[in-house]
Amino acid sequence: MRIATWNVNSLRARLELLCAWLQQEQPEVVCLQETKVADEAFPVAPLAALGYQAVYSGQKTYNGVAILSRLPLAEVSTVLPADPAAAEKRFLAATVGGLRLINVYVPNGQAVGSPKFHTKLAWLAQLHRFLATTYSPQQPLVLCGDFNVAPEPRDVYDAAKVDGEILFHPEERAAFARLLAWGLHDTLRLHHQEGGLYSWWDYRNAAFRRNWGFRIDHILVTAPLAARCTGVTLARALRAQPNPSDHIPVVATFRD
DNA sequence: ATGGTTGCTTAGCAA
Repeated sequence: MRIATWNVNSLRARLELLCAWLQQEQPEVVCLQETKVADEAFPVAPLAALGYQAVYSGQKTYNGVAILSRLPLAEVSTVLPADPAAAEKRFLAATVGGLRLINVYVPNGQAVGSPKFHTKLAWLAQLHRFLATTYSPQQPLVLCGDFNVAPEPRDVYDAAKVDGEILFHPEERAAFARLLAWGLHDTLRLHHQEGGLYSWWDYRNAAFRRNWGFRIDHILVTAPLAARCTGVTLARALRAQPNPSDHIPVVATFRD
């Protein structure tokens, strides 16, 4: 089974590119973030035509998450209990293929020290509390999405330059590390140790051409799934396509 | 670089 995560930065703006990629790759499960579409306007039909069932929790203009699946989805939840940003659609969970799947769009935080930065830290802390009080690290669970945190120096293009800035602040990294410490493994790091493996490049400053990237989109799994993870890829070619998202898909493969 | 680009919405915010 292949599980992908992709911040599409507007599902409607990215629908053509998404459908072409789904047709080519046919991952079993795809978690989307920043769909920016209200539920009543979700493009159900073109995705169904490609063989994907969809569940979604969206809103107009901002945020929004969805799960696309070629396998049946069950036990869908759109609520992170005690969500510090409860009005924003950032959380979607479902059971698929015998595992619990949680798709998150963590608040960006905007600027270090801002009110939104503190909401980001509170949101990550609440996500940790929810996991620790709801699940066991011994059960098959995937936590994936746009975390808006680069975990380590090798996950940013210039650690000295961006240390302490948004996406790579010590408090953000500590909050992310607490998630891992509960019992999650970063699937990409099970298979790749080098730097330069990025998932996001700012639209500004010709960041992609200069490879000023960050690895902020992650697929985290509990031990039973870490043992089954046979590879992780970054669909970097999609950033060079016309009309790209600023993020690329991350895809993890699990043996049965 | 208090810049730069994209998307949504239509002047300004969010990322």
